[in-house]
Amino acid sequence: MTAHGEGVRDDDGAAGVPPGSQASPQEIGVPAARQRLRAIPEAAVARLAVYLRTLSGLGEQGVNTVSSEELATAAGVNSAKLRKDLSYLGSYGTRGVGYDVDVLVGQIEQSLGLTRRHSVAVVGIGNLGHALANYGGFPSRGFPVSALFDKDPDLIDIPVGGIPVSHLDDIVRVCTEREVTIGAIATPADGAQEVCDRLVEGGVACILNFAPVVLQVPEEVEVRKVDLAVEMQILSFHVARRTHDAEAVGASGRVDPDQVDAVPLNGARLDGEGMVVRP
Amino acid sequence: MTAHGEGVRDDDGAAGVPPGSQASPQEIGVPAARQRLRAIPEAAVARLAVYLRTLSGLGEQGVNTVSSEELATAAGVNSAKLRKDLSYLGSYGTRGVGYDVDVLVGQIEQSLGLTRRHSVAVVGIGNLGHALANYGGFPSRGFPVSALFDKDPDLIDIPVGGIPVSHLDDIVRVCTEREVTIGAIATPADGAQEVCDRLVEGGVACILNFAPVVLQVPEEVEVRKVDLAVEMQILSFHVARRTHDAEAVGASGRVDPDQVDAVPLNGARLDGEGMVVRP
DNA sequence: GGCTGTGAAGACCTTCACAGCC
DNA sequence: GGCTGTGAAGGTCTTCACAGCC
Repeated sequence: MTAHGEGVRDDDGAAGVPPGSQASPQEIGVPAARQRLRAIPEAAVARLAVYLRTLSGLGEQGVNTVSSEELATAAGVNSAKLRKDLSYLGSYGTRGVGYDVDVLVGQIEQSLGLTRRHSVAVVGIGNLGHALANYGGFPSRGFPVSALFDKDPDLIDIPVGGIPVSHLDDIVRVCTEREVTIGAIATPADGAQEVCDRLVEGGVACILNFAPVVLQVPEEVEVRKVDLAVEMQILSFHVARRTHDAEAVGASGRVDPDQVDAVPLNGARLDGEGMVVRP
Repeated sequence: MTAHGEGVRDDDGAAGVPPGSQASPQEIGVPAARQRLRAIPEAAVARLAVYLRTLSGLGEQGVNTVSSEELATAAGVNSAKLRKDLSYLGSYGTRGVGYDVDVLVGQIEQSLGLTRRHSVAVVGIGNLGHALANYGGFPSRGFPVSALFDKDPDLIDIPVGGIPVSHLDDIVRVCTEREVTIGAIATPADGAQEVCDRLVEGGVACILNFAPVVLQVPEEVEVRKVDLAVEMQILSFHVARRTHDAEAVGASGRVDPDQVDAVPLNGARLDGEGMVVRP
């Protein structure tokens, strides 16, 4: 989302913190923890997850203390941004010294809500669904995949990554039973909205959508979209920009500037197929 | 993504357009096309790709003309933003009428550099690599996957999606020969940097990185990162925020505000394994 | 001396609201 | 009347730069 963007969100302004709450640091009766939680900017949240991984790596290497400069370099951001991000959590550094790795890991985990387990359901057991079901990073850190769904009868009851696949018709029941909080949609585009509706009906509040569609959801449901075609096209844009730059440098003013206006490659359309392709 | 989405980018300020170039609309000798290309904000580029898909869908349904309101709804943004985004391309709408679907498709394709083919290499042929190699959305729209790599001897020369897998050692040669412009890294974290270095050596200018590492690249290389663990953690944050809100509404001030401070779930670390897991 | 935490400044993005055109 | 294109206003995020603490 990378930044990168990142990603394509649509907060619709609701994310804005009321001016008052930031001006008066701590009203009586309203705990600082909650204030803090709401105050962390979206962009910072994404980076905190990256810092967390970097810190975990450092911790395993036996590093106890890290400066903002070191951590920033390792995480690929600049140090001012890192310090600002960490300041949203509170003041857990020591001036002249740096941050204690374990303390910081604990604080970030708490802020991201990682002190709670989040059962994950994966819908669409194609290649991508397999990749998600087997992804080692999830279960090892509080994201156990606890339900799988597909509509293909041949897949039902076959275990993938240790969990048997259920039918799409059972989404509501199974998600409710297993208290699924996060749903990953890895189906083709045409089934995605219906799958999404069932997940929501089954009590799933957060959805990670790999299908190339814009999902319609009630406003209390959070959707994040991972769209590979979009990522490729963004990269394509940068190739084009670079090419222009190179031309400009190589022979400034000489090269036909409008060569880009050449006829389109072909009339094929991209939208269609979604991610799930079974060999 | 999403204002969230954003994805995690790291332009490091270099993307900032020098104040002068925007003030003076069109210097002599510098064609408008290039000015436009550089001027499109990153955030708008990501959305243009979404509009493109939406428009393609409309085109297939036989729709010839669309208003900003209609297209915005279908793409999940508000109409002012959409019009602003489209205005970066030039003025291709008709007041009182709307936009011609085909014209708009053509203009967006041109701006995103989709009038040129981009050969794609996929490195790491695990579940995710398979998903990428078979992804229908790529070849159908100017992103032919033309090279696959893995280090597992058992996979070498086996065709996946019609293309035989090559060894990591051949990345430089094969990418050069096949003029690969985009590389997708779907390896575990520990091999990713080396793979990246070889891709760059093989002339690849844009990299889509699925491995949970921050890649070091020369500044002329563009990297976009897709990090599933980070996406999950961002969703986790929103679950936590929602839970807090619900408590605040349900029994304002009564519920123990620091229940979040409970001990961390376990000491497991997330970083490690990367995406590629073979059953 | 070294490093954190943070106001203030600046860049960037979104939204508003309306002039201009069909 | 309807809709686009766009200055201007308003937010949000990033960067700067330095006070404050060890």
